[in-house]
Amino acid sequence: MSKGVRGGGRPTLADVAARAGVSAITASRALREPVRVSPAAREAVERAVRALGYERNAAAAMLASGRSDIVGLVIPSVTNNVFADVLRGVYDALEGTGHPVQIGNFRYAPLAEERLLAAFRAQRPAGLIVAGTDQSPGGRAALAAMDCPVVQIMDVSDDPVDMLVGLDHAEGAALAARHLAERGYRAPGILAARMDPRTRKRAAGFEAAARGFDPRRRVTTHEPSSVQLGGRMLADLLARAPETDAVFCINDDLALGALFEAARMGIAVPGRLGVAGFNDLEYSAVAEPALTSVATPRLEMGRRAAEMLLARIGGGAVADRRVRLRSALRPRASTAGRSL
Amino acid sequence: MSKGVRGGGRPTLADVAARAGVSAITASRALREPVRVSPAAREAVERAVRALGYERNAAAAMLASGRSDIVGLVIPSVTNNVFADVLRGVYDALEGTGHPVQIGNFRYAPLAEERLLAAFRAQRPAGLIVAGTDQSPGGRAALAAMDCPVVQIMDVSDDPVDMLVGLDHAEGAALAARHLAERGYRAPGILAARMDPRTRKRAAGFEAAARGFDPRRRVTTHEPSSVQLGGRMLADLLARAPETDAVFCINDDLALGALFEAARMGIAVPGRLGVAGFNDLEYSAVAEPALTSVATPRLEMGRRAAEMLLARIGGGAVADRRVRLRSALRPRASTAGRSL
DNA sequence: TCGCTACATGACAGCGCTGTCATCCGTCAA
DNA sequence: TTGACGGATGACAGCGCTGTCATGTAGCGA
Repeated sequence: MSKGVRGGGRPTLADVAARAGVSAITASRALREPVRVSPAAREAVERAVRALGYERNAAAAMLASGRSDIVGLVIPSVTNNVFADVLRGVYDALEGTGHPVQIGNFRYAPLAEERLLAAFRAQRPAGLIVAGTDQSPGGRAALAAMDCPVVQIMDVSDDPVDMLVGLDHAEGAALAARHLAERGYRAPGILAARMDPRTRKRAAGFEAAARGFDPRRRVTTHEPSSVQLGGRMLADLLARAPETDAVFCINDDLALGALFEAARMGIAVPGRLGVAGFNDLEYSAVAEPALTSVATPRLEMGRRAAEMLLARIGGGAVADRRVRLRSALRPRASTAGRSL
Repeated sequence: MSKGVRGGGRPTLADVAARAGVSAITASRALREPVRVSPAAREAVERAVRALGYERNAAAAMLASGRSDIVGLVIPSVTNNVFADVLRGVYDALEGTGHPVQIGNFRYAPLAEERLLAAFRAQRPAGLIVAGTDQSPGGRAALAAMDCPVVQIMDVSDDPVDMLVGLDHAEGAALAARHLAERGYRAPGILAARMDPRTRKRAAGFEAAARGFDPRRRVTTHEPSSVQLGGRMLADLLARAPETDAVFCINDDLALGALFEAARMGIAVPGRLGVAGFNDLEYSAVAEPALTSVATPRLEMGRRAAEMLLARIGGGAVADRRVRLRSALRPRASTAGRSL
């Protein structure tokens, strides 16, 4: 068998142990559970590790213990700003804990999600964070059978598989709906793209809470959201329902596109048209006019989820297995009110 | 030892082999190198795999063979749009190949990068994609000692560690500089944030190629780029050098911020101020005014890098180990020319 | 002084797979 | 008919680590 190594092979734990004058087990313990080893042994092992440049063989550890350190993250998109922030939160919490993060990207395809979960299962991850609470039955079964703590994120649910750090999208969208009404907009419309479950909930939440909503002022598509798409959809909406005096976009990219399109068409925002978005991305506060949006705690969601995993991996109990984070309206110039 | 498994343990390759009526080795070969096994045996193994729901134990395979299937991706940021696109390209190419992607995020910290590389080394990855050609000496040594194909991306270099798919940032920025001059802008300035090596090259490339550049019109910061920052920096620039009639921003986020700020200040773009960005993000083409930018083939860079890895992992040779991708100017309304 | 507990340490085996080498069988040329 | 050959298959051992259980040692009260 090849050693798979240039230059004589990497040092093994046995080498470390020999050099430290202890047994392999003690060396192993010194690295994993230092408190269970005498200070002298611990120090000798640490010295040997440094001297030899020892690196633990994750595969061997995984095989022997039946678990890996990997934290899996299953998300529908890696290019979406929203998940980028979640991801950062996860990395923040996992930094320095020795848990590598492995990202599975299923591109909004339920089958791909099931395949991914199977792949993760084979890795015996230490924990799993999955976006959404709307897994297919197969996906849900795979999650339930997973031999590790699991946190579902992004959405709320009545029966999470294990733990949950979510957000009520309908409630957040309702905030925007009420805000538009308060500011005197009487004929609100909605732009919704990429109809995933969370998008749908936002749309439904908005429509239910909006005063004077008319389904004629609803423009939807399954295309993924983009700034460009926001512009096209606004043009559509205004062509179909010229009386529209405000528009809620199910995310800020669409809203930014709507803002640009309004400028192109010479439509005054907020005087003739109010525009509100969702997520409160970085640019929203500094757009011109500044974009009203519903802020979502994405970073915190990722961080909390990772922290809950860590607690459970460490053997602890998690007091609150279902965390519902709150979204908050950020009223800005783009919905300052009609000027007619 | 615990089996680490609920409900009776996962089936092993031995179980599959027994059910298929062959030896474990034959089963292993049937799954990894089907051509070297008789059709009958192959089919029997495949049937047994399906019947038992067998999943290969990656850890055991890794331990026995000394390699894993993991493709590592080492990038400085997971929230940056630019890397998001690269990432998507990588996933595109790796889809269905059975190579999981593991992302290491070093937050622009050289020490963290070295730690990451050490961690990857311990995983015996099948291949590695790393952003940048400017690793610290330690990082570079770690890469050279890596027992797998390595592709450096994002930047060009005279001596890549192994393979390279890069982009000449100075050249791209020079495109913008010449374009501004052609459009009649005579007093160009520059906004540069997050001074990483690629940012620096863009800035230097722009300044070298710009006609009439004056260092007084250079605003830099180490803060990470953001739309908000772009606005602040433009305000700075104009306060310090009111004669500035065009500004090159080292990325589109800064440029978008500059666009918003100009609108806020009542400065006409492009008549009084030309604005150009870099990367040509999705929103740039549909901003109002549409933003001139230098398009960079981020998706392709990720895809090509992953494809080169796959070729080498498959034992093939890679004809062109150094790929230099081209950037292209996208002239748009934001630099249509002065109106004075 | 003895025996008990608590802690530190070690021997052993085995996790599930794959590399090496040996064996087997059928086919073909001599 | 024989021997050589190549493709298919299998036995074996071991990758490096950790769980289990056994052993050794110090410290303490009785």
